[in-house]
Amino acid sequence: MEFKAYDPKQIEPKWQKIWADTHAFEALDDHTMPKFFGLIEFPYPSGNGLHVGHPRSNTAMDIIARKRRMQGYNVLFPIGWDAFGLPTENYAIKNNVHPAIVTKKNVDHFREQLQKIGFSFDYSREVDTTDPDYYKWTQWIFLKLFEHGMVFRDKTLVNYCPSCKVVLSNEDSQGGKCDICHGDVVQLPKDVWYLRITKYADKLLEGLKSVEYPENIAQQQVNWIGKSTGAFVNFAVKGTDEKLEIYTTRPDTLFGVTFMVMAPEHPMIDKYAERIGNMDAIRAYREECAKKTEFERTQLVKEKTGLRIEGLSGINPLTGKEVPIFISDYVMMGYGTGAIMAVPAHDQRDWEFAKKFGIDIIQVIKGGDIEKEAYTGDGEMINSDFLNGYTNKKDSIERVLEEIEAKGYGRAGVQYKMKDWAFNRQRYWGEPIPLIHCPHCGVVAVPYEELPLRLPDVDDFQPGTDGKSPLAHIESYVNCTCPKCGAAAQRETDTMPQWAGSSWYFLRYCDPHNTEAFASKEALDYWMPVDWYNGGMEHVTRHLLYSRFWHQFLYDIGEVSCPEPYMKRTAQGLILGTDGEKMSKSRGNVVNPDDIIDDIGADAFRLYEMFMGAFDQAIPWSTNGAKGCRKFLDRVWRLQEMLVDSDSYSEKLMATMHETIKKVSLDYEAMKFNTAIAAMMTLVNEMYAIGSVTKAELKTLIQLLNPVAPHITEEMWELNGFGSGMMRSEWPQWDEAAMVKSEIEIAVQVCGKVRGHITIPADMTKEQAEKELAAHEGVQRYLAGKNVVKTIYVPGRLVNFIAK
RNA sequence: GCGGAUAUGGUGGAAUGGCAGACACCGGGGACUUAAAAUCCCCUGCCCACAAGGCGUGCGGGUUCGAGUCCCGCUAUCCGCACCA
Repeated sequence: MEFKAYDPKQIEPKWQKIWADTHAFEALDDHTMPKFFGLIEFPYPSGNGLHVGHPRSNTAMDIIARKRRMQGYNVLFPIGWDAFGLPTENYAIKNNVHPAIVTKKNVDHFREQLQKIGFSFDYSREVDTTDPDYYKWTQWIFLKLFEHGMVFRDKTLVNYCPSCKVVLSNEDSQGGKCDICHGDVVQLPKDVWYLRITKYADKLLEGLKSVEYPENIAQQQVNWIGKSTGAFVNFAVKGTDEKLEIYTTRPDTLFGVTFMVMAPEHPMIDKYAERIGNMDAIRAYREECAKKTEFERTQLVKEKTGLRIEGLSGINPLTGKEVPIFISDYVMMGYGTGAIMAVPAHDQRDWEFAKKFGIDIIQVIKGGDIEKEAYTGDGEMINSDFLNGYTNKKDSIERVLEEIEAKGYGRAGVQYKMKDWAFNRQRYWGEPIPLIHCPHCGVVAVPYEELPLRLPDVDDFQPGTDGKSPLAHIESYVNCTCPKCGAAAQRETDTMPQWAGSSWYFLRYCDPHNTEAFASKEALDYWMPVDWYNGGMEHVTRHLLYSRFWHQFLYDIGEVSCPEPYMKRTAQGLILGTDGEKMSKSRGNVVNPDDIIDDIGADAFRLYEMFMGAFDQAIPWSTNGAKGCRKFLDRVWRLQEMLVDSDSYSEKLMATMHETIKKVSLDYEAMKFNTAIAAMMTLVNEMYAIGSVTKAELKTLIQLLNPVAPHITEEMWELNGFGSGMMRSEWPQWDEAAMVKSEIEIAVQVCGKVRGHITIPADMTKEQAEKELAAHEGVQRYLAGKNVVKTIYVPGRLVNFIAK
């Protein structure tokens, strides 16, 4: 039989069409089957299209999904579009096209690119966050949050990006840089809608114990939530009825307090402005602080600044001693109570401040040299009244809390670094926030039956210079009647942040066309939770926390029946440019998958994406490496020229076949795709060495390879008449017994150094090995004139003679 | 500063405490060819003319019959957080 050369350009479109025409990858309605819900982060359809980094995650999950189908699972492997967002809106403004049109164009381009790679997505369940039928339910969930007191409005300093003209969450403005345009962020006072994610801080921490996340991902979430345990303590303010509340994690050092510090924004300063002697200087200092960028405040200025607040001093509740109060920007208004008790002997920041301002330093824990730096270690308590003599931090904290609580000076408490989620943006291209401001009733929810609250059509998407959303300028949108009292009212004109639509999309996949609910209870009960979610490390602290928060909330109000949305989370490493740098348009190192596929085919592209290195590590792209993978597929194809008509594995390959099945099966599960592929390459090399391959061997090989290279294997399956429906053919089984070899080669070591190799019966015992191998002439040479004092025999691996 | 990761040939990378460098890329040689491409075969960590041997997994110690792997102490790079009281 003559075989044509391997031609992916012919094979790949052929199978992609067959899969689409036969709806091959649509999830089945049969809810009695075991299910598998595999999820990848739905893409933001940017105008740039895909680069070779994007498909890495998809390919990995596609391999798992395809393997699961062959293992008899009902697989849900969906795709959708996270399509709201600034880049689209900015493009729309610049080119004067409606963002919906831009979005549609980009989505079509993305879909086409993905289809060319041959992912087994269920395209019948596509979701699009900008579709009113979708964002109807985003708004619905928001209203549920509102109804349950999880939404509140506050006037605070917010992170504002002057370039994007938009308020950013803390998460979106890390390091004082805008996450979208990377410009400097400034702090502005503004009315902001918040979601009370902090109420779920403990649940978010607790939930991590019931899911399978890798250590580094779980740890990042733990750090982000930033729970600390400590105490709130009230210091009386001398000459007033006021208590100044502070938060500390070290109440055991209360006897070492020599001063207190308030954040520049602390409200008590204004309240007592009249009794503060140096209010002018304080005002000047506050202005100075406000002018500093976040960058200066956190990165550069480690030198402590501040000044004494004259006329205000605190009273240490335990000692009754008076301590001065300072203002300084090393204390943040946004954490704890915005004021601290300073213990310079045992906190380095307080120590630096005390040195600079000549404040007393009282040591209360023995150890270190507090002349040189603060001592933060453990030790015996001194100068601390009833705490003296305690040597264990835990015990002394317990003891002092007892005292504080008994006397009403304060209480034990916890703090989180995580802040509530700033939830509004002054932009057009987002979900309208379904709230109405009524002069009589206050903030009123848009009635559920009026959802979706559609984005009005406008011509001008430009945000106003007044910091308001473009929607604020559309009177027909803004003006409405209050659903409660019927009075003339105004709509909220801000929209939701991009994270909203992605916080629940996996739920919609379960039942994407439902018009009565975001998904039916039955569909949710069957499909949820997501069994395996793969995505990028960059979404670990934001998207992953936000979506867990929404899901936990929906669980608490009885809308979903599992407390955690994702059972297992994994993350891929970045694919870097050939220069080892992150791929970006500006660096000019972007590799386009279309070009690669055109050159070597989608299967070789997929194969290389998975073969290039450890899945969770960042790796530079190498087009030569990719070509090597094409070479491997050519070799697999040409195996057809050495085919022997036999329904069993040949004796020579028996053990290798079973070993390969085992290795590939287990490595896929562990996302060790590179070694799985290496094992298949080894197998193919052996087939070439033997010079022939049986039908059974070929069948197994292409089944193992199918999840990675689906087109070529489907074609070979058909050519060789292996039957219909390769994608649901039974995944190969391995047999441990078949791997056992009668003879094996082991290493012979003398004093731990390898001195040769010997082939022995595989079942040789230690006693036999000691006797027979020591007598072997190759071994004798190294043992000459020495006594063997000990023999270590590791069956199947080595024998080690310890000789003197 | 805190948290996490990484460090192995010219390159990407393999290796339940048990033969370091699997599998590839690059490079070299050979076969086939009028020639080239493709393909097939061989070589390819370093030192050494060869053999024998020695040296080799960022650095310094340790545990062990045996360490890339475990322990202690460093260094470098990357990622995340960061004056979090």
